[in-house]
Amino acid sequence: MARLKKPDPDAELNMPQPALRRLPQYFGYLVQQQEQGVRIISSSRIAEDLNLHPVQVRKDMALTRVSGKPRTGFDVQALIDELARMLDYNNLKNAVVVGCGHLGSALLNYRGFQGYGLNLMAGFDSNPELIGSRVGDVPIYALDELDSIVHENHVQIGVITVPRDHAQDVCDRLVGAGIKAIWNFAPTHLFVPADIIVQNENIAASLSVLSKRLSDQQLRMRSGQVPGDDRDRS
Amino acid sequence: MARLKKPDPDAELNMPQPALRRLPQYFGYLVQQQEQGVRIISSSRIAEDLNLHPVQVRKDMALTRVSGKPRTGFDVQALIDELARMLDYNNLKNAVVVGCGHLGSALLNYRGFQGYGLNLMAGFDSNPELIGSRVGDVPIYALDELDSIVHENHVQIGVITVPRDHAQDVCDRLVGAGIKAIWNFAPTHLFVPADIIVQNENIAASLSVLSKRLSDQQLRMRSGQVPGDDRDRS
DNA sequence: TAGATTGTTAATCGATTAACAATC
DNA sequence: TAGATTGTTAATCGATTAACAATC
Repeated sequence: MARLKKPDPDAELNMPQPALRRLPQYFGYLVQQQEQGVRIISSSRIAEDLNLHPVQVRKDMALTRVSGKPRTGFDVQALIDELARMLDYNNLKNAVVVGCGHLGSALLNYRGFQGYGLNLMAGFDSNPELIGSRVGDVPIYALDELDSIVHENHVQIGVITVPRDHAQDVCDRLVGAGIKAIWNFAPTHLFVPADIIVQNENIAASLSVLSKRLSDQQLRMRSGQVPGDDRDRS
Repeated sequence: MARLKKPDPDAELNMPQPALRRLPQYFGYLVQQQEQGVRIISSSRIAEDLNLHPVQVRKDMALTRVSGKPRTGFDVQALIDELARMLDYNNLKNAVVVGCGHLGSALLNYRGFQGYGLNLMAGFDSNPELIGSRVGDVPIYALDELDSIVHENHVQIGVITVPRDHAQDVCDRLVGAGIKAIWNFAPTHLFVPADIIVQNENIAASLSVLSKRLSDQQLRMRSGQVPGDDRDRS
């Protein structure tokens, strides 16, 4: 049984945003390592595989309150359990997906979200052919039924996968139905009341970062310099 | 014609990563504003709509070298042009998509990438029914043809949208074919040579941030506090 | 024991915010 | 002119990295 250091719930609530983004990375990586039979792992090994600084890994691991053992490393299972608890993966949150085209279907077909605490329990679409059918085992409804489904199932999260021009409209309906948070995959900026949380998937931003890293590297190569260090800052 | 300040190519190469991630956000927002007829915009207006700090917006705008006019604001068209140039949206980069399931199809069907400098010019899949067909006007090939297509078209970017278990294998083949950068949508960590750029879409990380923001807000609500400020740190 | 690894404090680095001058 | 907005320097804040002690 891995030991935990004295709890500090404050640190957990005030988690630095960059650290918070790394935790799921560690989680996925550790699960993979575990599947391959790894039971103990060192911070330097994690750092190397994930292109991070070893000290940063240890600092992040300190957030989990799991103690590593000098000379051996960290207990993989203990880290996985703690990360899951911190990220609230054990409390399934109900969510609905609005827009069941290719992207919405991809999300509905991906069973992995359950492992990350998300339960996609209904889809919505305006296409009459889809309404009443199922996508990846999830039933598809007409938008008329949004309010009742959201209320009956205490749905907290709405996922928007409709085309850009309908996104704000869908967003307004989700907010009207009482949703608390929106995961937006539409390439547009949404306007919401102050108490509603919006997380933009912003695929273009990610692409731009990739594109810029590529351009910059090529510039450096051409000017005969070494390729920049490859630490992951995504 | 909007004035540009004296060029500083160095600042552009050493762009802070957080700023780089905000630029495409500005770009998308400004394009939308322009479509609605907005020609001049103030930093405070941008800041308000995007949940950023006005000074930060001005600092970011300074990176574009576009000068604003006191009392009026910035020329929307000039900002759009400069952002497009900085983000290299005008040089179309060829890319291939490996894995033409729901997610791959969603990407291939999305025409918007052209506006962000990305040309998805071929898809690859192992499904014989797909091979030889088209998805969103893009031809689908067997993986055997990866090398020749990549070489003939100087493809620099590979997009991975295959299931987790095949991602590393596909990655190796892309690298072998001479690709320089990988945009990875598979929920797994890829191991690549040092000179290859990997950008993980990491949908679980994004979901975790959303989930944590929601949990934290609800904790604060229950303990009778004000909902935290909603500045966008995504 | 010696040596490898963790864990923590201090130093550095970098980004954000504040303050205020410049400008139209 | 007065006032609103930009632009820049300085201060603050926060995250990363370095240094080194603690531990097995």
